[in-house]
Amino acid sequence: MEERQTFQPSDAELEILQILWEHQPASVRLVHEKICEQREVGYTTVLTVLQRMTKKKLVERIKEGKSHLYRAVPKEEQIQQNLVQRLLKTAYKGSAMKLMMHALGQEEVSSEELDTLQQWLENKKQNPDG
Amino acid sequence: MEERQTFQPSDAELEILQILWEHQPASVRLVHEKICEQREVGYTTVLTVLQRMTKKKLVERIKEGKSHLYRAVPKEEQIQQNLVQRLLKTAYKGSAMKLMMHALGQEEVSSEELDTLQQWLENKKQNPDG
DNA sequence: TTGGATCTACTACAGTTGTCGTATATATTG
DNA sequence: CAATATATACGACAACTGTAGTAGATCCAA
Repeated sequence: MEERQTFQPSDAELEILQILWEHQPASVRLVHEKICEQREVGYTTVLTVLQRMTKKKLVERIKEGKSHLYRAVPKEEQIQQNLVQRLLKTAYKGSAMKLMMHALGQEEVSSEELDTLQQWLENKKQNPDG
Repeated sequence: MEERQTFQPSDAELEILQILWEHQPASVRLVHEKICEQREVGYTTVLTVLQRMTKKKLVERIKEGKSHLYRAVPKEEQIQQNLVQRLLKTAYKGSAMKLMMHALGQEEVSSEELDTLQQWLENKKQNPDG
């Protein structure tokens, strides 16, 4: 429906990207194995998704002997930010506060993490560009 | 692909839910008008989406004379939490901290809001439940 | 009463997604 | 070399999505 350079991977695509970010150039086989640690899925299914992702330039493919290795094109942070931004606009009417409270609220957050966040906030207040 | 009682509205559906949450029982016409304040879309398009949502029980329909009024079934908070949780798991490997920093980082957040958050954090540290 | 304005019900259609199966090419190994 | 294992390329499919057209029912105003 819309063309966006703003990467918006589907669920299956994001699942694969996650694996790639962690095991950079990876074969279909490896990606498949990693996914299968979580859920059952066919080898060709993974292959197909990777082929589509290649077409969309979500991944790049490197020839390696008889097979190929894949590498994620977008950076993890980039995708994360896209997704958060999107969620913020579409579901939270821009209220980052509320989003954060939900994120914090439903997860167990250690007091260490809370400290980290507080420090970060402190820093942000003094140095707003960040 | 999957059946989920965990409401996962599509973009168009979420757009409509947002309007309903703000103008509870609303006619197709009203929803259509509201959407058109943002972007062009046909009346029947909105109608169709609403009909599908009715089938999925995302909205309920009340007869009102010759036409109908619609009401969102899930609560706004419920959907928001579903979406955040999903994002957290699929894109952030569960790291609420990182998600929050992204949410805060890319939006302009007033120092007032930062204060609010700090207070909230303070409170959370002393009273971790809730 | 007749013609537009409103509504709803249906149908359609193309693009995306998640899933695979099949065919084919290439390797490896008895 | 034949059988088996590996990979890739394609084609298929059904469900979901976004979008909209058309037909038929109703109601109001001239």
